[in-house]
Amino acid sequence: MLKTHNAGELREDHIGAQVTLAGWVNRRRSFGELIFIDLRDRWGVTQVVVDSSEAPEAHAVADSARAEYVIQVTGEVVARGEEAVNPDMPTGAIEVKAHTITVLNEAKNPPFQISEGGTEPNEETRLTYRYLDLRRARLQRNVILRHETILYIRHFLSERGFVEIETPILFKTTPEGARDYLVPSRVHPGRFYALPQSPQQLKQLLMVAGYERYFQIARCFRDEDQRGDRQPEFTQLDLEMSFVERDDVLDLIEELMIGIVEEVSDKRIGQKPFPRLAYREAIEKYGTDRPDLRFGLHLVDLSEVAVQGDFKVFKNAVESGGKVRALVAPGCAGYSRKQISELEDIAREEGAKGLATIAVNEDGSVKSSIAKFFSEEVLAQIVSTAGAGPGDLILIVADAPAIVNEALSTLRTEFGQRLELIDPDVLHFGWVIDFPLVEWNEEEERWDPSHHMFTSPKAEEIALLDSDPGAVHSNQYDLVCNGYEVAGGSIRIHNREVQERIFELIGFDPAEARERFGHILEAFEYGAPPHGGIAPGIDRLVMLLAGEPNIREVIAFPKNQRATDLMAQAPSPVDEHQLHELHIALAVESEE
RNA sequence: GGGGGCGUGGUGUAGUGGUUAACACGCUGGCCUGUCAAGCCAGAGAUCGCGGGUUCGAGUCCCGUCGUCCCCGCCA
Repeated sequence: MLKTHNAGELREDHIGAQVTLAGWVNRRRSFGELIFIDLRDRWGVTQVVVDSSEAPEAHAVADSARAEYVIQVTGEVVARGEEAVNPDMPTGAIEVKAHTITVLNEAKNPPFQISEGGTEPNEETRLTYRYLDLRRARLQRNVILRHETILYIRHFLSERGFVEIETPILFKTTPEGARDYLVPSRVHPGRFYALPQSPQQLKQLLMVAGYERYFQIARCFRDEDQRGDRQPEFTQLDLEMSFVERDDVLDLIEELMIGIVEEVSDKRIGQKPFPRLAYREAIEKYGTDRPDLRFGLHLVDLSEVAVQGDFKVFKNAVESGGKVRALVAPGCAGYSRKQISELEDIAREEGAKGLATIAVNEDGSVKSSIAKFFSEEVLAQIVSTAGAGPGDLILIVADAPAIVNEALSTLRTEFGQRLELIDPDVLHFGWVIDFPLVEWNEEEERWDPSHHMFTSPKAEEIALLDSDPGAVHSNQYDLVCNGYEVAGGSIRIHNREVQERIFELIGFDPAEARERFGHILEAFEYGAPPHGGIAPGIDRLVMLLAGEPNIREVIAFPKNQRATDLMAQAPSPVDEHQLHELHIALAVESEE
């Protein structure tokens, strides 16, 4: 080893020891004949001091050293003078008096400062020089937090009898879901592998194979457009168990999540045990199936009372199957016209045609552009149904339920932030359960699974599959946290007949189902145990644990919004020769 | 596929159609033996993303284009 100690471990106990450290020049402070170097490695920073009168050669090297030079320092650990102690540094009680300094490698001046205190470069620069960004404290912390999270998961599950099993990256295209990443086969001209969107089928087959408890830190690939919480490749804790019921999975994951948060992060759990919300309840209270549970501001339904006036917008909405729903913003009655118009813009962006407001004055009277359509009595009833009090502002949206919920859910989040109701140190988990099995797809005029096609319907509702599929609930469960979906899972179908019935319901003809999923249908005939599982998204989870705004901050080498790697410049053109071997002719002109 | 924000020395920003594009950090050199975001002095460093247009005059206005970020669609 080129070092005897790391730069984070030296303390007063080491005083008098001869040590060799190696790392990067974090900062250099020169007084001419006396030079301080903050030597940084992965474990911390230690101050090195060089005195020209005591170590002239080392001093000359220190004089020429620059930020990010890789150096090796040998010297004695000494106590700092009383005034020189730095209480902000873990190693601040000591310093290393250097007698030898060696430059192991020089460094160009980096495009942005690695040590803390510099200006924050924009993301394009950070991604282009990702290896330098990864050297900075923020990403070092996040990458290590990610490691600790995954390590915790492996220990936790292994102790409980889970087996980690790898599944193929080169697999088969699936007809539903996201766009696949395809890999051409050289051996089979014209055929393609697909990268897995998740190991869903394989983990179910592992249950058929009798492993009973499987997990994998699995890379998944989906060729869809990016978001702050979506990358083309991402990592899931993929997990499956046999002979379980819903609550077995929920209890296990709840214990795991609490353990991770409490052992690995500096965040606090919002509520234990995690609250459970029926899907319907989540939509009613929050307007979304992934609510931020850190604050209240529940939505309220005003449909019944709102039609008792002459306001056509409300009446028409309800008559055509829509809803009139509201959000009460406490203490916001004084909002100006301009502020209200901003809120209206937010509602419009979510598809609402407008936003009605009722401000409740301190004396209990109301101020509202729609007051003229209602009698005083009805108006008072609206206020009381909404649960608004003096000083509050009621925001009302009337439209189709989906639009109303989306608009109010967005406004709810907006007010959570505006009114500072959100504690950034809290992770408020919750379960959403009792999802509908299928949703009607207007465009394609068919039923789509709301989770995926292997999710089992509630046993007591199977009879409804033929008569009223939309009324059937599934054994699906989602784990939400702070407005993000961090895990989704279900108790699966383990019976061929039921699986074929679902395929039929979502519009696969039997021949197609056999072509695509023959292996799994057949497997169900060879003693498939009842089973279920879940897949927490590691990137999102670590993002929340780290308090970061997007998952790129917890992925070592992420891709940008356009799915390119700015550092390596991937994707890139390939040789004609490579294409030829793969039996591929390009339909676009090559860029080069 | 669509909407929006941003693009100015290495980095981050300011810059109201009008002189030599300003500031901070960083960088280079000098001074300095107790700093730790060291300090002081001096200096270098920008074809204002690119192309076109309007104008006597464009970093600034207009059009296009490229890059990047956010959002909608999409993501079983």
